[in-house]
Amino acid sequence: MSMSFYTADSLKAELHERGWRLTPQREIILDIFQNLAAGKHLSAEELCDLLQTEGHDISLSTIYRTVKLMARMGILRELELAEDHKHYEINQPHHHHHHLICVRCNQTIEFKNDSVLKIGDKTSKKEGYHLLDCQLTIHAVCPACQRSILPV
Amino acid sequence: MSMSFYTADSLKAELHERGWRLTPQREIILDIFQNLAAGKHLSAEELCDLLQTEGHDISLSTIYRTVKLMARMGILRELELAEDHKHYEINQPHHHHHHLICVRCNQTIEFKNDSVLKIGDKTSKKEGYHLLDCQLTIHAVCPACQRSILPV
DNA sequence: ATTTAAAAGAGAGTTATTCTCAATAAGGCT
DNA sequence: AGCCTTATTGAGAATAACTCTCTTTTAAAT
Ligand SMILES: [Mn+2]
Ligand SMILES: [Mn+2]
Ligand SMILES: [Zn+2]
Ligand SMILES: [Zn+2]
Repeated sequence: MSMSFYTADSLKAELHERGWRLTPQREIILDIFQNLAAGKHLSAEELCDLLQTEGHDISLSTIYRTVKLMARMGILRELELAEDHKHYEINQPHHHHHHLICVRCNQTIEFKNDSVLKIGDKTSKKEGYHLLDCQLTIHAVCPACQRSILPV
Repeated sequence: MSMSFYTADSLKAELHERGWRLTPQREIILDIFQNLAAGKHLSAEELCDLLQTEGHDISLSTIYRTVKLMARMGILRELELAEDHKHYEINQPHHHHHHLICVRCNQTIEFKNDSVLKIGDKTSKKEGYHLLDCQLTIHAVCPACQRSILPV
């Protein structure tokens, strides 16, 4: 979890470090995530739609490639909030938080807890791993779903 | 995270509570997970193979249905250890642990931490959620993969 | 300006997982 | 012990998220 806020220049620097390039597409996608309201999470499809409403036609292929790249760089967090597709959000230490998810309706609540990141730091350091992200995921059944008697 | 160890009878009881049935397939699959070596995680395909070597022909459909059912009941934990398929392990409070995963080679290290479950309990209780599972997942790059210069 | 290779776009391909539906069997009841 | 209801299984088809392939474009080093 290296940087906290990326400018076009700092993203460019990190990409160049690895022999990669800064493209308009990457810059635009990063910008979307940095300006996303707190608590919002985007799937690849949702990101594609949002880009289109803002007048940016970026192909789904590029979107999938970019979010994966940024997750592997530690810039985005990859979240398993739903059954069949991933969600992404920006990864910024000072907004570091966790997710409480209802396994039936997927309603998600974010919460903060300072000790979790400490545990992640300590554990990865101890094993010699380079930390990218550290997330506590709570799977549970929300009050509304507890009341309903639907299957599982 | 209700029970710690299931017998055929206690599984039957929990199923019947919801109008469901105890089948030989469910009993056998639960048995596999309860006797799995610590640190082992099974995908649906791996579980299918393992069942076959033990002389049990259970269809893939049933396997997928059963692990999902048991995860939603809180009996199994659903883990995202690899990119393209899920893994499962038994969910027992006294063996409660977490995972440090290399995002490049998927090597996984298990570790324990008592405070994490407390955070999960407190948070879900506060929101009125019924806790099923609570897992801290650390995404990182292992020492070996840090040395290699391969793409992402 | 030229060159080189990384990246984008379009669409085909892959595959884990789910769905459908006919056949089976769990468990309640008598 | 047999009957009945309906949850569950098994087989294979269907789905859809995601990846791959290949051509074209373009970032950026020289
Ligand atoms: Mn979030
Ligand atoms: Mn484990
Ligand atoms: Zn719910
Ligand atoms: Zn590795």
